[in-house]
Amino acid sequence: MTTSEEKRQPEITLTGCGYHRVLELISDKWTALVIYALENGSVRYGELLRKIEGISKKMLTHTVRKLERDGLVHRHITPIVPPTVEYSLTPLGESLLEPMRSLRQWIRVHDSQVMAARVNFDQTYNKDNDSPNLEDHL
Amino acid sequence: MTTSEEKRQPEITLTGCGYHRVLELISDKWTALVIYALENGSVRYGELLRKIEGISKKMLTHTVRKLERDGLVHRHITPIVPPTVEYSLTPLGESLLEPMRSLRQWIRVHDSQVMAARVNFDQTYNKDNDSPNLEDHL
DNA sequence: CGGTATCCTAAGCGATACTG
DNA sequence: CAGTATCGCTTAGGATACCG
Repeated sequence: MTTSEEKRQPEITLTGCGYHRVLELISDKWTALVIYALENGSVRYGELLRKIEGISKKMLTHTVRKLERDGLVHRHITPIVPPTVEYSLTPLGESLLEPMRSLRQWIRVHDSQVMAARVNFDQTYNKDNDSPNLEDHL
Repeated sequence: MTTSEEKRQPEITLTGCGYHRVLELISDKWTALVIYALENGSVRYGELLRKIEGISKKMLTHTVRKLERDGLVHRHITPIVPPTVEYSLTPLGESLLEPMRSLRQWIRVHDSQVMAARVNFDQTYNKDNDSPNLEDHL
């Protein structure tokens, strides 16, 4: 019955698409920033909190926990009082730096083109005003 | 006053981190899937809808519009009735494929390590039960 | 110091119905 | 065929306070 004119079922699924699966690891609001902060070696919790602008304790903890669960980040506790907690990339996490850097390189090269495309798009399909603030969500 | 013991301001910002800025382009739920669907050439709206499992018209439209606004996807309308709309990657969009493919390659190689890390994490910090369903959000 | 707990809002997303 | 419009849910995320 499915011989000649087979109904084609969807070929692309969330769980089957490699693009989507990596992005799940690194695409919430703060994950990329934390990885960036750990690129040059281990950093303490409080330091991360100060280095990453705008992050709250809640979100920092949430983000490093998720990274730890996925095996990308290691958490090292020195059990003194008060406690010292160092975070660092695991070898697995470091192996992800290379593909991530090529992404970053892409935006460095093409950022202006993206910006230009946005301005052009917003002008073409004019957002029903003539003196809008073009900066999106800054 | 900020000579010797300068208070160090945050070094890492959402708008300053290249990692974060690229991810903004490609990291919502369906964007990666749409790019994947367009990797081999232009595809019609209805085809995308059928090829990508679970996507709704609303989200497909939303996703391709965002991609178009960012200059990654081109929208070509053939004004007949009923209309035909083809979507394809722009040169800018195609240039993004290379770094994205290296990300995808990474997950292909390291997926099992991530999965193993998760199982290990969940067992170590046991989620207060002994027969949990380990599959997260499938 | 390095976190949790709680509450609350805003955004993302899905379902359904309607349209040129 | 290729979309909008509307509604409502569910989650991500922010603010604040408390804890070992």
